[in-house]
This record gives sequence, C-alpha cells and structure tokens, in this order.
Amino acid sequence: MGRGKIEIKKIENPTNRQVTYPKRRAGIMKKAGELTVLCDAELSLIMFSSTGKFSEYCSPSTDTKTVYDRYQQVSGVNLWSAQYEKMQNTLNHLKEINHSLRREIRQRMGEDLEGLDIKELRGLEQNMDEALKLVRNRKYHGISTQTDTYKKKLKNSQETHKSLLRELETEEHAVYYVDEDPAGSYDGALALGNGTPYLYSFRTQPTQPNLQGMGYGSHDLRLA
Amino acid sequence: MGRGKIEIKKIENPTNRQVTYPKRRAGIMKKAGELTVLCDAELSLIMFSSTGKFSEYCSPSTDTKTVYDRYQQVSGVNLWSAQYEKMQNTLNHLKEINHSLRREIRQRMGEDLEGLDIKELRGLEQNMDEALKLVRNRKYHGISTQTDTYKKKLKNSQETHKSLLRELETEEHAVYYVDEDPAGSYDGALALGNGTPYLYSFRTQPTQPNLQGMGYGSHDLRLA
DNA sequence: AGCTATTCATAATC
DNA sequence: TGATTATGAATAGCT
Repeated sequence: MGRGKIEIKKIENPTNRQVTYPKRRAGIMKKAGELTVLCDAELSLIMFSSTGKFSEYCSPSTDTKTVYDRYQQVSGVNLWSAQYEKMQNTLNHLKEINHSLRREIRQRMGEDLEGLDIKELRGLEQNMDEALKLVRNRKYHGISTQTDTYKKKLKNSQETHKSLLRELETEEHAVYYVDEDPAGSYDGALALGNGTPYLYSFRTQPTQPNLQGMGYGSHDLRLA
Repeated sequence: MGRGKIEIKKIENPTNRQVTYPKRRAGIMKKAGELTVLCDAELSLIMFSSTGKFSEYCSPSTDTKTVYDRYQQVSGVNLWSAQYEKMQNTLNHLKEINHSLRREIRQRMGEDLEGLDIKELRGLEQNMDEALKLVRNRKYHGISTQTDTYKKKLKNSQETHKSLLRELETEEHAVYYVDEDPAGSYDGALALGNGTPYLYSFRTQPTQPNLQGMGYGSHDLRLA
C-alpha cells in the first residue's frame, strides 16, 4: 500500500526510516483502537523507536499495569525480579516456621501428640513440668507483691483516716470511736490467688493454639 | 476495507465479533512485526479478547519483561509496587504472628512471664497443668503399648526357641535343659518410662524456644 | 507536512 | 469453521 511495494527489511536510509516510523505507528495505534472497540478487547501496546522515542496505547477500559498483571498471571512469568522471588521464598520460609511453631504450641497444649515417640514425650513432659513450676513461682511472687501493695495501701489509708479523725477531734472538740480491724481484708486479697477458676478459663479440648484474652495467641492463625 | 465500510463500534453480534477478532489480531500483529523490522523498533503488544483469550507479540530483539521494565523507567509508572507492597504486608503480618507464637512458646516454657498479670498467670498455669496431664497420659499409653509389644515379641521368641529345642531333641535324640525366666526383662522396659532423664534433656534456662531433637522447633528462629 | 497511486487488510459472502 | 473477493484503508514515494 503505497506508490510501490516494499520489502519488509530494515529501512537503511535513516531519514526514510524516521519518516516511516510515525506513519506506521499511527496506523498500528489506530488498528489497536479499532480492535479494542470492535471486539471489546483489552490490549496494551508499548513501542520504542530506534531513536528511543517511546509511545504506548492502552485500551480505555483498563490501564497498562492491569493488562500487564493479567499477562503475568496467564503467561506464568510470575517470578520477575530476583527480589520478587526472594520475597516469595522468605514468605514460604516464614509460613513453614509458623507451622512448626503452631505445632509446638499444640503439643504443649496436649494436642497433636501422635507424632512423638516415647523419648520425645518424656522430654516434653519434663520440660513442661519444669516450666509449670516456673509459672507457679511467678504467680505466687505476683500474688505476694500484690498483697504487699494492698497492705501498704490499706495501712496508708488507715493512717490518713486516723489523722483525719484526730483533726476532727481537736477542731470540733468532739470524740468518735472507730472500730479498726485491718486483718480481714488481706485474706480476701489472698483468696483470689490460690487456684480456683476465676475469669480466665482455658480450653483443653483439641483446638487452635490461641489463648483467649491472654494478650498473646490472639492473632489470626489462618493466614499462614 | 472489506466488502463494505463498517462503523467503528462494538460488533454486537457475538459470532461476528469472534470472527473479526482473530482477523484483526493477525493484522495488527503483522503490522507490529513490520514496524519492528522496517524501523528497527522495539515493541510489545499484549491482547485479551472479550472471551479472555490471550495473545502477545514482542519484537525479536527483546522480551516482554524488558520492554515493560523500560516502559516503567520512561513513564515513571511503577508496575510492581502494588504487588510488592502486598507481599511486604503479608510478610510483616507473618512476622508478627511468628513473634506472638514464639512469645507464647517462651511463656509456656516459663520464660518471659513479666508481661503477664496474675489472672493471666493463673490461666496459663491451669492450661499447662491440664496439658501436662494429657502428655503424661499419652506417654503412659505409649509405654504400655511398647511394653506389650516387647512382651509379645519375647513370648514369640521363647516359643520359637522352645520349638527349636524340641526339634533338636527329637531329631538328634538328645536332651537339653533350658533356664527360662521371662519376667526380668519386662521390668527393664518399664524402667525406661518413669521419669529420670534419658537421652533427651530440655533446657529450662531462658533461651530461644527451640527444643532440640524433638522434630519441631528446630527451624531458624532468627529469620522472622 | 500533504497528496495520491498503489498495495494491503478485511467484511461480506460462499 | 476456512477460503475467496470486492472494497475501503494504509501508506511509500513524491512534492
């Protein structure tokens, strides 16, 4: 289509080539637009001239990025940059670790024990036994600290009370008698510490290793 | 160009549209190839038909990825950022989960208890106590099963031995007396089961929550 | 950059 | 479907 037929090979005359490029580029872009409209297609066209000039066409319904994403999916050329691959590996590695960690937790909750032999079970038992002692110690430590704090607070409050009463006595010249028995309340505080279920109950049936309301273990374990 | 002029708008007749698409697609690809050769250009063309069929053309000197990388540089549009960001988010989420899981394991090992209040400590204690019972049960179950197996094996071996002796007696007409006392060995097998450290020792000092030799917890926890 | 002779792409038809 | 062909579109070479 032109004044004469031309062979399809690189146009050696640079001027001629430079002239032909925009003409044909316009042509292909028009064709691209027509294809888009006529056939309801989605397409992306990127062009660089020999001089490096860049042009693009993209069907109006999308954008280049979307088309390219789709291309990636379809063509399976998903592992683009080395970085992407690296991230994918890291991700898989993390998932594996996650899986192991969760298994360990489940085993520490008494579930999923089928895979362990007797030696391992014995090791786990020993370890949990020792850990349990540590937790108990910590709990008792916490309780006594708390109790001490209560005692101090109560003592302070009593003294404040007393001094207020004294002031009242001297200022109003009246006399009040107050019943003081601090001992009873302490026992109440201690009673909270020894054992029976109180507010927190843990599931021991086979379950996900989330502990409710403990601050840990409340994340979404389904992700990984 | 054709038997009649057509208006450039979506071809409503689906059959017609489906027929037109490959024709025009071939045309545009031919044009692309010609432009590539004639003008020494570099181009990439990605197409999806309305039915989702995917085709591409790319100038022989490069590949689609390279063209789009170049496009990215020139146009400033970052084609990967969304994907990249998504992965980064997933990664961070996984890391957080990992962190939580590890914290939970440490706490179940009696470490890192400072952050827990008394209620939480009590909950943990209770949970570990119940779990420990489950592990013990499993261990005993395993031991008795193992012991049974040993007993059976031993019994079989004894019977084999006896029958061999009998055969020997009859065939060689000689008489042997064999000391039989199966009971002693069973106790040995049971002795392995009750408590004292044997091959597996668990660290209870503050440490990473890996358990050695348990099959779980042996992954690299430094990563996440 | 515009023009036009010519080749090419393709819509309609088979 | 696939091939044919009449026709409009694209464009090479010229100005």
